[in-house]
Amino acid sequence: MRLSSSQENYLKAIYKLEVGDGIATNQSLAALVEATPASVTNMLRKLTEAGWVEYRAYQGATLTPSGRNEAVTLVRKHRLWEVFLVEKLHYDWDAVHSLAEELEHIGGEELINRLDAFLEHPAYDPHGDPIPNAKGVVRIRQHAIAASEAVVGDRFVVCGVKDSSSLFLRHLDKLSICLGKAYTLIDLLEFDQSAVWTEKDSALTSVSNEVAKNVLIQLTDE
Amino acid sequence: MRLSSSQENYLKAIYKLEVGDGIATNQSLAALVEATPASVTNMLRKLTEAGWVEYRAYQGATLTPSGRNEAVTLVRKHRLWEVFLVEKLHYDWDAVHSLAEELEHIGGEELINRLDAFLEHPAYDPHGDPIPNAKGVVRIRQHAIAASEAVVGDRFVVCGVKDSSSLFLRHLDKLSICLGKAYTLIDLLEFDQSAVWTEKDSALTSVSNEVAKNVLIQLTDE
DNA sequence: TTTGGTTTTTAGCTCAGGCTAAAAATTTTA
DNA sequence: TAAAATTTTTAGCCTGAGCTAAAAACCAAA
Repeated sequence: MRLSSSQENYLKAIYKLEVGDGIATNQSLAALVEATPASVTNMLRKLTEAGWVEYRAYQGATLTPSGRNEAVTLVRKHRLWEVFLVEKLHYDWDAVHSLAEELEHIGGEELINRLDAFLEHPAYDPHGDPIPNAKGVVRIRQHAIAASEAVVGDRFVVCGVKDSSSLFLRHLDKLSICLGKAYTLIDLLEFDQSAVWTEKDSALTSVSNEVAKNVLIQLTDE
Repeated sequence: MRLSSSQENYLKAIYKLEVGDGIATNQSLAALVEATPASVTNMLRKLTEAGWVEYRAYQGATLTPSGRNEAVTLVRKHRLWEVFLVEKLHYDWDAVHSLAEELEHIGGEELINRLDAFLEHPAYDPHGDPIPNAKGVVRIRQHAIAASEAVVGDRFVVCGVKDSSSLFLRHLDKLSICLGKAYTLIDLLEFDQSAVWTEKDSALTSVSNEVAKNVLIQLTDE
């Protein structure tokens, strides 16, 4: 039994919530799939009958093993298409989400494995999020912390973002912050928690706390 | 007003019929979009109201200029994705149709123009069919004739197929016939109209009339 | 030109996946 | 712990895109 695009979006949404907060409530799902809570109830009933979701009234939803499998594959498809769009078609990193959202519903395992091979098995997508492998194993990003956790003197490399909205990503572009860049935190201003970063002792970048909280970094040796 | 996948399929079907026989009857459309004639009537009414199709009851359908435009873009998308699947993902030429059928509904002009550039503006798809350019201009394949038209002594290059069903394409694979190969027609057997081709005086290939009728060739200088 | 066959249309139904409004269940707060 | 607030579910409706069966229109041949 093949899933519809809509059903796939529900599975992905439940997966996201499970990975994050823990519990997929009716309302949080409604927000993610952009539908009303009533529609969510409806769909959850169907997905439960079909064996993708575990769900009892008023209790929230969890994925069955096959549901989780499906969701991880979708994440894999989404992120591989994002790599394709950025690396091969030269899209900006803030412009690929919605296209990948469409592309991820196309075809099956074969297509995505061929795409994976064509892209030479990338480990991360353009926002630094890890790409699950063909077996559905998600490699965990090692030692990543929010940039807001760093203390003065820390050296680090930008390795991801928490917020991957177009708005935030374009803001990072304006600050010339991108994945892979190395910085040293040279000052933390008490007044507004904003930080001053320097890129190998050259240009200074002033980073608000709000931004720092949404940038993921890996600390590097002194 | 954005077209649904289903509506796009109708436009493509009408376009195909217009390019071929000339008239898109209710029944021929039904066959192409795999629906009943009743459903076709229904959809044609909607597409007419929306200005994509010209249509009066019992008279068959024709595309308006914007409908034709849309249809040509779809053909362009379809064929470019086929090139991508064969050249980059190494799919066999008989396996790409249905995937391209899904992919052609994704995204808009920008995506397809970027894909076109990435593929270096291919002129033909893997079956030898010409790819319309970004302005919707379809370059006509020059001097292509069916292989069944050739006479003994003719030298030619295979440049396309009339039937691009998986079954026929795999049959060509078995005969090692592929686009770009050069042959000489060395015999035509009166008994069953089958032909004998030779590839630069080496291997002989025996080609039934049924096959020759569906292979397109360009005659080359003696 | 009337009759029979084909094609198209109409009428009314189904299913997926939404929606709103109201009822029921749960949770929070006084 | 009872009342208030919130969340979830139910009930009933809508739209898109299909379907079948029957009616209407068209075509062709006697």
